[in-house]
Amino acid sequence: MDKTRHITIKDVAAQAGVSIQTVSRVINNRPDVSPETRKYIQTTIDKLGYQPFANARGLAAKRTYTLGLITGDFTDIWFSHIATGAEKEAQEHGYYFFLGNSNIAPEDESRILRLLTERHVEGVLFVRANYENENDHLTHLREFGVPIVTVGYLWPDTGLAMIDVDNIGGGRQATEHLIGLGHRRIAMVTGPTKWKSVHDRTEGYLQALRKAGIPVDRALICGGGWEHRTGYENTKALLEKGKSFTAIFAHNDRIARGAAHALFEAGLKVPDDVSIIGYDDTAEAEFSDPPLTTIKQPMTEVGEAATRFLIQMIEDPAITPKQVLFDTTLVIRSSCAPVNHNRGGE
Amino acid sequence: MDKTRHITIKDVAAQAGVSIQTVSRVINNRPDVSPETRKYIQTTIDKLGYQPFANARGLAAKRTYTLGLITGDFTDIWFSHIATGAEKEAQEHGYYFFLGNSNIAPEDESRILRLLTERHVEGVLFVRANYENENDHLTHLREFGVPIVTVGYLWPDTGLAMIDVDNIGGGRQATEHLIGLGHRRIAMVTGPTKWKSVHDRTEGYLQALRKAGIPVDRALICGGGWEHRTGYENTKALLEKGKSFTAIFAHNDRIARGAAHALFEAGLKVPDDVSIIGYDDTAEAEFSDPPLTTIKQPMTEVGEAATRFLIQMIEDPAITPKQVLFDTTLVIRSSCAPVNHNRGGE
DNA sequence: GTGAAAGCGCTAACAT
DNA sequence: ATGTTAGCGCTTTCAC
Repeated sequence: MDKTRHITIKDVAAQAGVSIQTVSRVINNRPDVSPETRKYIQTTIDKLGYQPFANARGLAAKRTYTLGLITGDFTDIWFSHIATGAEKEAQEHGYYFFLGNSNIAPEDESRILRLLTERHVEGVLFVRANYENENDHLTHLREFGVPIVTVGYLWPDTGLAMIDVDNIGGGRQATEHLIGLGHRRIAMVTGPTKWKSVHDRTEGYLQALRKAGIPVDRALICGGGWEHRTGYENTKALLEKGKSFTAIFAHNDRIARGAAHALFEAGLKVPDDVSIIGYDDTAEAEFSDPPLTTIKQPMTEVGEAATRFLIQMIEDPAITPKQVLFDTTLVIRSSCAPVNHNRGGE
Repeated sequence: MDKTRHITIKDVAAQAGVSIQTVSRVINNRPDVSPETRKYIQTTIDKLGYQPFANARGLAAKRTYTLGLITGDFTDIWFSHIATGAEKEAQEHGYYFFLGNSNIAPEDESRILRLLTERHVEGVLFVRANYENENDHLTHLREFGVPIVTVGYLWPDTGLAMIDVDNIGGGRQATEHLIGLGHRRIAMVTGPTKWKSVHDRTEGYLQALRKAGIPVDRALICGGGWEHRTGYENTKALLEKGKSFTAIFAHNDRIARGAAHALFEAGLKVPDDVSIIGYDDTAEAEFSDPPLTTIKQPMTEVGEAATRFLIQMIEDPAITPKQVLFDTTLVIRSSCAPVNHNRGGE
């Protein structure tokens, strides 16, 4: 508990034969120190290996240089990439992230509030998909006047800053790729309906269809989960109902694999009989059988940008919350092929 | 920057008409306060919504109640499960984790040191697989006298506390399952050789073979990565060299899937011709084709236990660092079947 | 350009 | 059982 005694500003001052204040000026890069004094103090600092103690600085300056990274599920690969970018960016600006798990449950909101009240985090990065019933969660946080940047979560009227990937664009990109290959009967297996990303990818799909003059067949839209099972079961159901389709847009790579599985069981070949495009470009996509064409999202960059903006909001309270959308990239592998008109239907 | 003014202990004291010290006694649950005073102060605290500011408490008490969660790769699913357990446990004991990414590069050690020097974290949870050359990293940290608990990383003579999963046991369990099914020619596709988990799973494999009196054929041991590609390429090579084997023990589920892919290309069936057992029980395993038999590791529990022990070390410096190994579980699905003696060989 | 004094919010060590 | 006095390590006045 009571570890190695740390070197304090006092030690440095005593050693350098100056006042504590002068040392403080040096570590804060204030202009009013003579070059010689500054240099000498700096040398002393280096020699002693002194590092100012953030807590004490914060107490005096009423700053903590501390951020909260809140999410509902650490194990979500999407989150972990964002966290990677966020942590990197924070470090570069002298901030650290406290980790908080909201468990997607309002009951756990207390944990986040404790971060704000006990630790005085100066900003919160809220990384989570949009559940309708979670609105209170955030508006409650906002009452504290602490800057919040959300990723993947936007509730229209909150005026929160949001950095995310352009899911509408991604959905459109996936669908247009299929359309470009000649497909017109394109099924879509979606994620859970309450997610913003799901809503948006669906919107992109509809936009692409409309733009190409292809009528929307609601019977080809199914889904409701993020797991293999979602792709597997929904595709199987589509097949059993005798729906005709030549391509599937899956809302993530796992769903795509599940769909491929169902197709395989039904004796259908990917991409010969049915093309499949996934979403996320997870590690599995490349070595799927066949390698999966998918949509890649720049999540690390999103994490960096979100953190950068959060810090900007902290350092300039007058800044207007903004919404930024990053573009997705189409990663072409071999699960999509030109439409095969020999395959029958309905 | 200068947010809502927080309520301080002074406000509570003034409001309750007592001294600051008495309020302090109440929030620290000290015995020497009369029941009535305590109750009245508590009411005042609740009314005002007062929460002590951790930084100030820490400055006075020379504590920070802050931990460092250090890893080399946030996106590793293994890490994220540990982090989930760790965060939960820390919260329950009034600690918070600062996030730090070591990037598995000694150059980034500075980030961790900054956590220690600037923020005075009281303990470090070091979650990472064992790379030989990373020893300095940790021994350097130990010089600071800060308790360290490692997960998945043990260097024999450092005397560090380590909580992990029993990889030797897991390797043995996987291999014994195969042996129990009558397999004697069991190939193994390993992860990167420098990882402790790889070394241990291999050891478990060898132990099981020896115990069953099966001679070890070094030519059946290959690998060196964690990706699908590792399973795919090594299995393909095994096949091309004409090695005979009726089962494969893959060091993780991705490798297992890669191996299955190679087998499929060669016209071999899983499990009819070759049985495959994976490791990790990732989400992919259940919906693999066929569903993958695998070894499950209780990672969340490991994260909890590691954090619990870290806090114990902080609160009782006299405690002896210990090593704890958690047991794995065999998850039987359908990628393993009794050996098929009809399949030829070498 | 530099230093002395005061204080951030809290706890420790004494008082009483 | 309660209050007073220091002081944690630093920054912010305001002197000089």
